[in-house]
Amino acid sequence: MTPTIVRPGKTYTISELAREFDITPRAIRFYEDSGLLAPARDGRNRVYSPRDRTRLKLTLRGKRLGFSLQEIRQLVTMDGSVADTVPQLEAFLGVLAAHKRQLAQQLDDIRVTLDELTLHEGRCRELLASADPRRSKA
Amino acid sequence: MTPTIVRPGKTYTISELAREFDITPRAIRFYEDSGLLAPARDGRNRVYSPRDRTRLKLTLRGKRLGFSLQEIRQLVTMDGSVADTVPQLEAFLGVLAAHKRQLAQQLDDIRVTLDELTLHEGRCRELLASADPRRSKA
DNA sequence: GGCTACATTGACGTGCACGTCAACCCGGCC
DNA sequence: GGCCGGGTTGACGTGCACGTCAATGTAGCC
Repeated sequence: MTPTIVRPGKTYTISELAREFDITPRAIRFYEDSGLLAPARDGRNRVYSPRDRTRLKLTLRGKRLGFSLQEIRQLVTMDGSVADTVPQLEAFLGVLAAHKRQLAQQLDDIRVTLDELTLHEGRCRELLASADPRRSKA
Repeated sequence: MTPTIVRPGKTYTISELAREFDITPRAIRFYEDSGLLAPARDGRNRVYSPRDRTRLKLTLRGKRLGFSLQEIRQLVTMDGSVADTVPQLEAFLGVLAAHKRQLAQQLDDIRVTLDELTLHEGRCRELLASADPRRSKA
């Protein structure tokens, strides 16, 4: 059982990555059109490196957090070293701060929502228990 | 300075709520069409109670977490007491569990992303310092 | 050579969450 | 009466993130 070894020299096809991350090749190509990926080519075929794979992973994580593809591009492609003028760096710092604020807000939202969901769950279980007493300890 | 007192008897117009939550009346009406709100009417005009206001607040929090309006409706309207048959309750429990899993995942994503953003920030500040040495302690 | 499996590039369609605009009504005020 | 600032209901448009489908290419295998 080879647990997803990621040798640095490995390459991936588009459908391999699609399967691994449970998305469609179409989505991956769309991310490329959006400037998030830039895989090498073997003739016309796309060839993805481990670095490309990591970018895709970062992209999907950004998506789970509700970022737009454009925002994700800001964060993934501008690794700070791309911006070299002072105003650019300051602008990027602003973007980072804004995202941090948003994530902090989300963190709070999640805590509160998790608490509420747990409450709902409790009341739901009570109802179930009164409707079907024998599963009261399940 | 009256800090947004929320007397239980108060009512709100659509544009009051729109201003308070920084959204458009159009959005609020759309939420109503989606089954998330059901304000009273004064003639044709919508009249929002504090309960309606709370629902709207919950809706917006759900949105910040990336839930679709449909999912939010599931969570906000089905407060568990609406479902009364055993299969309905069990289904609802399943929905709750799924959402909890998703939120846990997001929680993790946020922690990691926040760390990375902080790293970016640090490198960005370094670059700024080397480009413009006098603001090294700003 | 022909089949299969996978890849490619368009081009158009789709679902969601609204934005925009027109046409209308209604209460208050001068 | 006329106007203004709100509110209302359609109806259509829009941006994003892909889905879907057609036409085509290409490598491997029998």
